[in-house]
Amino acid sequence: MTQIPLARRSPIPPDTCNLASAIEVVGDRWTLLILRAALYGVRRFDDFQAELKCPRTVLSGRLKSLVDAGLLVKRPYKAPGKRARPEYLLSAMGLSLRPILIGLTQWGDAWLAEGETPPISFTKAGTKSAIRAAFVDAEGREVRPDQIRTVIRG
Amino acid sequence: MTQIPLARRSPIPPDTCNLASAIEVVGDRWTLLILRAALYGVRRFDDFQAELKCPRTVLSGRLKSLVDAGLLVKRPYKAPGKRARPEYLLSAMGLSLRPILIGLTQWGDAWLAEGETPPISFTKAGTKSAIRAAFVDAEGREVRPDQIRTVIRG
DNA sequence: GGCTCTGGATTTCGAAAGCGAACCCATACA
DNA sequence: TGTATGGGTTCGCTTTCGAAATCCAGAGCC
Repeated sequence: MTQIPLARRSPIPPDTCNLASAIEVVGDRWTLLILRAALYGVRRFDDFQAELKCPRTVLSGRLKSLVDAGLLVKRPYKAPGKRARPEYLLSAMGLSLRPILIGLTQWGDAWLAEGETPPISFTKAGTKSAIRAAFVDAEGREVRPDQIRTVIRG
Repeated sequence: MTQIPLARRSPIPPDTCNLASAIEVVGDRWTLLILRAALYGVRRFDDFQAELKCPRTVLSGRLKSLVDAGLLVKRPYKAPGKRARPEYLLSAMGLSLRPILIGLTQWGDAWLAEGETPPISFTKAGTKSAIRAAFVDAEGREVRPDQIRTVIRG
């Protein structure tokens, strides 16, 4: 196992690190589950609630936070014969989390599913070949994990 | 904004989805911050505590959970002239979360930093060109986000 | 108009988790 | 013998969570 060299502290204190800021926004069980559902097309309060089985208070609060943070956009929709109600759509900011959640899905497939066939997989449009989360250089060619270098104060 | 088609439910219920399982393991603020520090080389209880400024009870509990889940390995280390103490090293399972946390870092750089230069960036060894989290096909070529297709049931 | 239904929340309150500070324990070293 | 140090646990208090009940506004029905 290639280990990371010992450090007493991280190179950037958490409070000035964008990873830590990102964790403040999305580093919460319910928030992540809401985003998961949203990425599959769920938009409405009661649908989220049926999907997540979380307390409505919690759902209400998390949706508000996600709207405030800019990941969701609240707008009215109107089904015919019904009054207008709000729905929660992913913004570009929210949609851009998709690769990360797909990456986490594949991490779960690899480490938590004990050899079972993953219930969801991902392919490139028009082909059947599976895709996976990885790193690429500026030209879109894969960079292996051991080739990654961290640069501080870029 | 290309939107996801409306759905009343996600295609896989959360309790059989490996993404949801992964969220149970790592979908927590302190857990993610611990993993962030660990990926930068932090290994020891008091170093984590100084880094995170979280209650020692919480840190103790999270480290235990991460060891139980298999992301960290607890083993003794011995500094010369000191008695043996435990340290917490990332396992292969924990190390393989690195792309996801780097992806989240870059998401934070893009959406939370308001045009500032990211404090940390990542390059390919031996070059100066920046790398980024993305999807690749079986041959290691990048697949653009709009080319990703979801396939249900393996 | 009055009644009911329904989706989208807020209120209430006991239980759980979070928090900070103090304390404990083993061992190296003076 | 005493002190310093790393790695925790114990002890109260406060915040958040969770489940159920309640509220609210408009559409449809009569």
